[in-house]
Amino acid sequence: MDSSSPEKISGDRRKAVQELIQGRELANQLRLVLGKPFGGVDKSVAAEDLAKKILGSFTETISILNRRTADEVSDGRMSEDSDEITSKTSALKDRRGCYKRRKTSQTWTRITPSLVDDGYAWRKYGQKVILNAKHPRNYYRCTHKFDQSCQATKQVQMTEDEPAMYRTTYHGHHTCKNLLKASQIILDSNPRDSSFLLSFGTENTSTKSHEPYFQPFPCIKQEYRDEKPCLNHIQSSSDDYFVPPDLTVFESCGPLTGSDHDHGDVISSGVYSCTASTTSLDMDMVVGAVDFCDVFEFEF
DNA sequence: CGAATTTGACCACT
DNA sequence: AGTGGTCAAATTCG
Repeated sequence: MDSSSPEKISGDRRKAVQELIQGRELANQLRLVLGKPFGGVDKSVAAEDLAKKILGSFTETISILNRRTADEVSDGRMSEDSDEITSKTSALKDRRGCYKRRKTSQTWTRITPSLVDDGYAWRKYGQKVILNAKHPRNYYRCTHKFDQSCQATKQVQMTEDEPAMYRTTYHGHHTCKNLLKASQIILDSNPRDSSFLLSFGTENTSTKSHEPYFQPFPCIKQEYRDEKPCLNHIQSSSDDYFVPPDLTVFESCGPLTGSDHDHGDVISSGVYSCTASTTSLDMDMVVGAVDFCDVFEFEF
């Protein structure tokens, strides 16, 4: 297969240019932010966020250019005019080169009895019948994938359990700024049973990330967001999280699955259950995930 | 009419 | 070669 076809090179070049333009705009924003005489925490948070995005743009550009170079080397040639006019007719259905290599990004999975809202805007981009599974798997990406280079994705699939549960697997984390603060848990078919499972881990345990990792509560589409209680607002040292007020019992319900148990009392990965209740209990819960981000302390 | 979803095709990965 | 993830044209929705 000719992986460095004109169509691919042209597409890669366009992507690389887009990434660089975006990086330049972000750098300008960063300059403006840093130019402000005051700003305190907001200023440093905004600056860090912009820096992260700029780095992301550069990383993506390098990745695109590296890919192209590797292709050219493997083909034993170095194309001069890579942006030649492409064959419009064949390009219509020819998507060679338009797919990104799958990343071995960190993932975490949540199983819920109903579709719930994690406060982010998702766009469905695919659905797939999975072998030996009764229900198809749905693929979502962040709505701000293109305007804010947010790489977060998730997959949602109904399990074959009885009653049916929804398994949501998150890939990557949000870098966009459009967290809908009215985040809520919504119950669709089974409003009395709102227990859920949350587990998290990495696909590649040999590498560690220090990126924000823990996203307590999930998502559904806007049309589901009506009949919900307001959520408690919990502040961690790095970000804001929303927790449903009804959640009163957290307990470990499975063996820890992470590989970092030997780091003192750090719990880097585990399985917890959370049961909804209408009564309020005095209870503390501490989840440590220091290897990935901050320590979260939920107090009810 | 723009945004979101559906769906078949393409491609990466094993 | 089989399977699952992503793309993008077509279609639907608001």
